[in-house]
Amino acid sequence: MAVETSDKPNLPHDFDDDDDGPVIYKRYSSSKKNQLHSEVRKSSSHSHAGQSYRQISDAPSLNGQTFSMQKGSTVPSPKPSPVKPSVAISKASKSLVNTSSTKLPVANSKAPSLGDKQKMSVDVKVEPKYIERCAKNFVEDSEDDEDNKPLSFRLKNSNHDNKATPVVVKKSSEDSDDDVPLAKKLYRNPNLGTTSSNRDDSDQKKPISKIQKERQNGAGLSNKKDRPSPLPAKRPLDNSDSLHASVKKPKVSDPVASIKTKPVSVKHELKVEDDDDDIPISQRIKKSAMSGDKSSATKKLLTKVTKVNKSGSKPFKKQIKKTVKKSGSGSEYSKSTKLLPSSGDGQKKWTTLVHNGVIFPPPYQPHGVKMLYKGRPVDLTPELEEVATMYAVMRDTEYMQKDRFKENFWNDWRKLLGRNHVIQNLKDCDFTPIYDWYQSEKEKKKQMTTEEKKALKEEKMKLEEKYMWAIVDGVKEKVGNFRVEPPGLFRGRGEHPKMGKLKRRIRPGDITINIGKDAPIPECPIPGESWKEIRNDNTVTWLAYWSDPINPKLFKYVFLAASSSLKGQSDKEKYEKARMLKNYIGNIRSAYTKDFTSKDITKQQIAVATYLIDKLALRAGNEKDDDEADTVGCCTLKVENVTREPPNKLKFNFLGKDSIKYENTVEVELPVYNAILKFQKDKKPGDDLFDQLDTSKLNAHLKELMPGLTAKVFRTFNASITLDVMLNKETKDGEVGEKIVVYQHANKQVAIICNHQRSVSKSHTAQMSKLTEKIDELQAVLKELKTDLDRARKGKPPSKSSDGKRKKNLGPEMLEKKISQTNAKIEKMQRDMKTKEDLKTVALGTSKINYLDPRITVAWCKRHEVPIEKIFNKSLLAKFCWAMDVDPDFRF
DNA sequence: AACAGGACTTGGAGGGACAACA
DNA sequence: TGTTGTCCCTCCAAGTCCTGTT
Repeated sequence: MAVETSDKPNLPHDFDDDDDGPVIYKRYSSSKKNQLHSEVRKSSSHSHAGQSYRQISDAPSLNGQTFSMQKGSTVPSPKPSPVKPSVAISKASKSLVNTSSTKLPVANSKAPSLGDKQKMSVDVKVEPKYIERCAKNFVEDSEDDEDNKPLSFRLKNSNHDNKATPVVVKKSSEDSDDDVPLAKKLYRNPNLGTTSSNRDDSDQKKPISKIQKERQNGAGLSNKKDRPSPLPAKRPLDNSDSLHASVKKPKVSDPVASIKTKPVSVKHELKVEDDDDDIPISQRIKKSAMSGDKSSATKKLLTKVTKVNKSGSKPFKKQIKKTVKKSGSGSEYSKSTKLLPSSGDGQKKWTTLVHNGVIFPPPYQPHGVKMLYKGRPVDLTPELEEVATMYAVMRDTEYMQKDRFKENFWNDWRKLLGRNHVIQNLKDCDFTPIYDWYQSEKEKKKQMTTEEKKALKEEKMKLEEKYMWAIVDGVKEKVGNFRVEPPGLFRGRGEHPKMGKLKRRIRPGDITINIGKDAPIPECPIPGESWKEIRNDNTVTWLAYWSDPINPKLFKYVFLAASSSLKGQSDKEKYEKARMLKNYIGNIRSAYTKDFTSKDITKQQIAVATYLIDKLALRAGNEKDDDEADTVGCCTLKVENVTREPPNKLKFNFLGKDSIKYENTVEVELPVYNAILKFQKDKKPGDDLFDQLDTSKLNAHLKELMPGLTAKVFRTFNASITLDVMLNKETKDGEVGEKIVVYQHANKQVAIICNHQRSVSKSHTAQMSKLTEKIDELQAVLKELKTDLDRARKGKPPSKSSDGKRKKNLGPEMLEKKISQTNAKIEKMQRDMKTKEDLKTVALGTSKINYLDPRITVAWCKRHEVPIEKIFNKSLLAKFCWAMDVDPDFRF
């Protein structure tokens, strides 16, 4: 489907020519159908059509604010420009995809430049020359070793204490299981980075076409699949026979070379970065086909990095020696061949930008319900009542158990009350009347009829419609968060020192608007007030921002929605960077392994930190201020967070992002163990484990190993490669349902690696006991059936049922059948229970949204005829529209 | 080099809508 | 038809990392 054309690309206010349906879906909707197994889809997707867009409304809405979301429409845009296509599609892929690729709905993932909006929506044709170019750029790779698997994943094969015990976190949880960290569910092996590269040159010298053909026949995949993955003791540091050994390896600092060729060695220690032994065969083949992909994202990446290096990153050794002290912490329809600006670098992100600003929560509506002070009703001004109500409605939350919360609230509220107010302390305040009022409002809302709810929803929608969309370079895009945050009490996570503080109301005077020069300035929705500032900065993607009232150093931004091409583009770049790491990981691992014993303490710390980030998918760990919750990441680990368990185990125990507990005991290589011992020596429990290190030093080092590499790339890499490997290893022929189970299993492993946790649902225990009860009932039935079977075999009538009634006289065969049915039922329920228990603390969504390259999923769906809707919901489909036309052979 | 500021991604909780079940 | 459980979406907090200034 091509982008629709428009007569009015830049509508100041009313770009809601509603009838077309939501923009994002429109982009690829028509083709989506063909694209992914339309036959299967029929059965698959449950009523998207009938599914109304949800509306969320705040119960009695303290501030009167309600939310809604709805469909909108595409801004018809001018003619689509022909996309310079760029696909090297194998025959196999063509047969699978191309049925639809004449009308590719989304960006061709192999387009030479990323993410042009047009590309996301325009017909794509394959340009043969481009294929050639791709083939040239990327020499076929050889070999697959295990380097490209996440460390943690590799460990699987080993004899680990693989207690798949669920975890728990924050919330005090009832059962002991809960105390087992997510991370523990994965077995980890100390043999990290010790995979040998058993080169398999078989593919190296074959022409791409041949390889592709073989792949069609499953050669590439099965080859890999069938081969066991040994975990030999050491991974060679060098593979001088690499295919690329003869290829000139430009330095990163050579921009031209960097761009023109595959990214290669940056440092001599990494001699053959571009050796491919860490890439599975299939992957390597893919590489050539995927070069379009890479050529765009990677180029940008390289350009970016080159700049960095040029501008002065000295060799890391020099850099770190000195530092000992820890630091504190286009035109509408630009012709589509043009390379889109990438994120960062102060580059242009858009050419024209039109939007309507933001919507404010409605002013506070006083309810007049009086709270009590020392048992007596108190008159409050609307302003004071508003704040009192914020507090009253939090009665049922855990915050009410926290003194810090109450104290902070009181301090802020007292300022508003003034010295001479009758209310002199919080202890004597009784907010019950307000709480009760709130509950009854909530109840009223619940009791509303469907019609009433619908009407309310529509009303809200009307109000919000115009804020929901922006026009970016002539394309209508959804705005992510156009609602200004309402006032409230700050709900920091963990032991946040500022919890309970009053988050004041944001006014137009707080808000800076960013908009295209020629676009009309959004009308300020509050009469008599005006915006703080209007900017026309096209190097950023935000539409508006204001200072966070809780921490004025921070900003709150209004961005485009995840489905926008701007976001899609950077998403794609992120995954391309992670894929690039695959080519470097072998050498990176060799390099840090070497440094485990370095005499240079900084070097040694960097090596161990990188190892932990790689192996355990830890976050980088920036320094934090005192007015933030006390959480840590890798660089900020304290001595007390790591306990040594001889001979070579480390026990990690700390609070990570969002104060989520990370608890994991893991075997490490002996040199790492010894290094940790050294880092802990003569330090107090609260001292920094890595005292020579911070994230900027670590990232500076990583950048020397691979262009653009930072700590977080390891998380993306490890997550995506895990999914890719597991899917390809475990998917068997069979029912769609079974394949989905495989996917979920892989997804779960990723969630465990990333320590994505959720609190156990309130009803979990009840649900479990219900299931247990049912199983018990079935067991009783089974027992009875067995008795009856015995009797029937002896020619006796069945026993009487528990209520004394006489049962039907069934023959042994019938009874046997019943027994096996009951057994099956019991087994299924037990399985369900296990899954439920297993996943009660694991959140699968986060990794799907942020860490798993959607192309892995889409390609897998295509290969295995699984409807993509079974894996991605509507939002994810929209967010990942750029990945939808991926080649079925795509491997991460 | 250190620091501050700025921009963007990642993350879990909460609660509504809807499907499944009794 | 009412209840329960799951899924989905929004909200906004909390990270990461880059850039500019001193």
